[in-house]
Formats: sequence, C-alpha cells, structure tokens
Amino acid sequence: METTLPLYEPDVLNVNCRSRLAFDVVSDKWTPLVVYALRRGGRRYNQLRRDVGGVSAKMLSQSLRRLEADGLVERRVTPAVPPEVEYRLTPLGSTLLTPISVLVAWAEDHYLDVERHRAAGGATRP
Amino acid sequence: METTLPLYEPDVLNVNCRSRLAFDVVSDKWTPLVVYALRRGGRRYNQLRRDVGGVSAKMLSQSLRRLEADGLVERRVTPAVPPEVEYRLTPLGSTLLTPISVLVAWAEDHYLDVERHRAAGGATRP
DNA sequence: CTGGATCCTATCCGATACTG
DNA sequence: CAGTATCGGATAGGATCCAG
Repeated sequence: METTLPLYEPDVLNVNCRSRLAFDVVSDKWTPLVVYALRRGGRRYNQLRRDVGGVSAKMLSQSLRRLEADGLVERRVTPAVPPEVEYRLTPLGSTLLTPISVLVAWAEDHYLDVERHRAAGGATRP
Repeated sequence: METTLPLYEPDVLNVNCRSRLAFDVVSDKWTPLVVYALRRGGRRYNQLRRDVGGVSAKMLSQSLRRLEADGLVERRVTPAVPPEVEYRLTPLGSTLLTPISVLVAWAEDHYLDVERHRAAGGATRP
C-alpha cells in the first residue's frame, strides 16, 4: 500500500480520456480563475477583468468563448446604451465550483509550505 | 444571494494571492497529470512517461524538476547499472491528490455533458 | 462598455542528437 | 535507463487600434 487517502480510481493505472477532460478544462491559465470569479453569480466583462486581475481583454474573451462552447458559462445580453453583457455559470458550470473550491482550500492550507520550499529550493539539485 | 453551494470564501470578491498558488500549480499542461500518475506510489522516469501518455521527455523532466523545487515530489536515486531513479510524492505532494481526485471525479460525472455541448456548440454564437 | 482584428513577441514544446 | 542541449515551428498572450 502506498497511500491511505481515499482516492478515486478510474482505471488500472493510466490516466483515461474521461479524466483528461478535467485537466483539459483546468489546465489553462485563465479559465479556472474566470469560473472561480463567477462563483458569486453573474458578472460583467470589465468587472470580471478587474476581479481576475492581470488578464488581458483578449485572453478573457477567449476563455469566455471557450467556456460558453463547453456549456459552462452563459452569456446574457441586455440591450442598452451602453450595452450590458453579463456572464454567469450554467448549472453545469456551477458543478465545477466544487473541485475548484477544494483546490483553493488546498492552497490556503499549504501556501506557506510551498512558498518556503520554493525559497529554500533551487539548491536541492545540482 | 447568488449560489447555495458551500463555497470557500477567501476574500471579498477578488482572487487573492494564496488562491493563485493553486492555479499556478495546476494550470500547467503536465504537472497535475504527473501528480495524479504518482497517486499509487513511486514510479520511475519511463514508467511515468508511459503512464501519463503523450508527454515528451523534455516536458516530463521540466515538470518533475518544478515539482521537486516546490517540495511536492521527491527524487530517489538507487546507484545501479542501469541507473534507477524513482519519483514519489512527498507528504505535502500527497495532499494535492485530494483536490486532483475531486477534479477527476468531476470529469467522470460530467464528461458526457461537456462533450455533447462541444459537439452541438460552436453554432451558439455567430 | 463590450469586445473583434491585427501585429508582434515570448514561450511552449516536440524532434533530434548526445551523454553517463 | 535517465536524462540534457539545441533547434525550430507552433502557440500563447500582450498592446494597440477600431467598431457597435
């Protein structure tokens, strides 16, 4: 026995294609941050940009379009001057908040451990 | 109130720097896959390469060195011919398995939903 | 305000070749 | 087996300008 954690065991040992989806969706610089920023409900474009912080307009658009295409985010336009566009998580998208929140909780718990190791590290291997 | 899910609430609304760590570690193409592939215990370099699947030697080395520097993976060399190098999760690294497993579980649950939407999607917005 | 279009650069990353 | 070094194409991503 190598680990006592209650792990999810999909296949024998390899990473199957269903699991890959999770890494596909999350292994992007901005997408998970955008989802996380939408956890409280609908947000508008420039609000999102400020919330996420450091994302360019181009990348935010790209992430949002991708999330829309995956059915995780819904785009709701209110015709007005100036135009109002609100993005919100779909029910499916909301289910992603659970894994992401667990991840954020992990970071809160182990932030210092990793930071300390990074600072001291580098000298670990020639 | 916008959502009834039991969400982790770090700050007012923005994504704080501690949370960023989580996205930093995970928002990489290979790193989370490598951690996940190590869930059962120590693996050797080429074993890992086969397990992860599709990763080049260069990228695997890079990910492993980074994980080492972050204190998430330990590199254990057994002097022998041919040389034996085993990678295994540190206790700290093992804690990452929980978020990753939750993520994988999510993918198992919602794989078809996302796939279906991707196939039908694209026509959603002009 | 909400973006699309364009240009340009930094980096990612795979292929190949080579070392111990 | 377990890597490192280098090259070169692909892609990510920022800056800027412009439109509805």
